[in-house]
Amino acid sequence: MKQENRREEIILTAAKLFKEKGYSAVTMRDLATELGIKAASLYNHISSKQDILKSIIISLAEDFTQGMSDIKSSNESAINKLKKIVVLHVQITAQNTYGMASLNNDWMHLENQLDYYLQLRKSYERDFLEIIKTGIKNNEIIDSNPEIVMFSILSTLRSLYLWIPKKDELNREQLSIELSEVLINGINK
Amino acid sequence: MKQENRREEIILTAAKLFKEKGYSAVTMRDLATELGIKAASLYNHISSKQDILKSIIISLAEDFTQGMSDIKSSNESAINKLKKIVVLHVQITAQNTYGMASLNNDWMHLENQLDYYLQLRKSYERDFLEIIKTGIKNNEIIDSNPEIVMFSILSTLRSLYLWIPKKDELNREQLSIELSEVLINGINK
DNA sequence: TATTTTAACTAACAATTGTTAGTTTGTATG
DNA sequence: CATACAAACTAACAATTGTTAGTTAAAATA
Repeated sequence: MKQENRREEIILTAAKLFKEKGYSAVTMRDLATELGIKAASLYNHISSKQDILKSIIISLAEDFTQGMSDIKSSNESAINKLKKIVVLHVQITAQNTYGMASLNNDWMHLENQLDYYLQLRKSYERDFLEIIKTGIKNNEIIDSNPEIVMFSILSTLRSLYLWIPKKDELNREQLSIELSEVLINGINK
Repeated sequence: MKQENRREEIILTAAKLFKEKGYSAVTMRDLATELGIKAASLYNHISSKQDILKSIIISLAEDFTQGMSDIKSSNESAINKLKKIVVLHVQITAQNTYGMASLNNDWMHLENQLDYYLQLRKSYERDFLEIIKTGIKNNEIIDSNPEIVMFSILSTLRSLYLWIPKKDELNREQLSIELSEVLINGINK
């Protein structure tokens, strides 16, 4: 049977290089060299450079969609839903920091899957915003501009891929808790 | 005399394209087409593609350095210094959202100026962290992990370039105020 | 008016790009 | 042992890349 491990290894290595230099700046020869083989050999395992990018991004985007779906249907307060969103991001990002870099920075180089990706993202943000608006209506969340609140939280969560690798002394649970604290309760004494 | 406007126009257009696709994915022919000329004609005004990137990023980085220097030497509370940092980011970003995209995403493609850029960024973050630590010592800021606080605020501010163009109904002052509110006081009621 | 300068052009370059074709080698499987 | 297959290889391709050289037309300057 075909060794699916090798494909995974290629995609993981690609994600690592994409994080460092971005999708467009990484050549198939760069990738092959990093793996100790020749560029042409990559094509025994993947069908194109595009295919690698798609494999990295789409599965991550679907993980977020699934996570948001679970959170939406959980009968929790708005604040607790936000805390669950923080956990979701920390968890997925800690598991694949390289891939998250591509998701954040290289999504525009998706070709066939671009529309699908944008649809997932839009839907995710709509759900996120709905949670915040509900929280404001319920008097759980301070009366504020919901878009600014979402933008602020989401920007932080989307940057986690840059930060988690530098701070592995912090475990995921602890990070989620401290992050929720700062994002939700603020820093003013 | 040489028309410096044309150079500015080229750099501005380049920044716009870099924001959309990233530095590496934009060709000199793309840039020329956008300006309605041929690629070779660009070289009457700029010396290389690198030179364009450098011009975009370094001046912005120096603006931040200057801004931070002013804030550092202002005799304000830590919280007020943070508010001034928010204003600084909103102001610079609103003035040049395209350039801020390059600053955030394409800095690694600086070659000769990479070390200089990294030095400016490191110094900026050191000053930022110092303000937070002082605020915690002064009992102005909740006792928390200073790096998480900085990471959270800075991630949001660094993403402003994505968000400001979509929300021009919000003026800069108003945005700074609402953002400070959310970032500093939190959202929990 | 004569001259210089600006800013465009055409043509071309050497290098690099993603990818394909065809081949070889080692390792399981029958 | 014979066969099949996975996974590497070499060689090459057509297209695209940033950039240079040399030219031209219009505008500014003397």
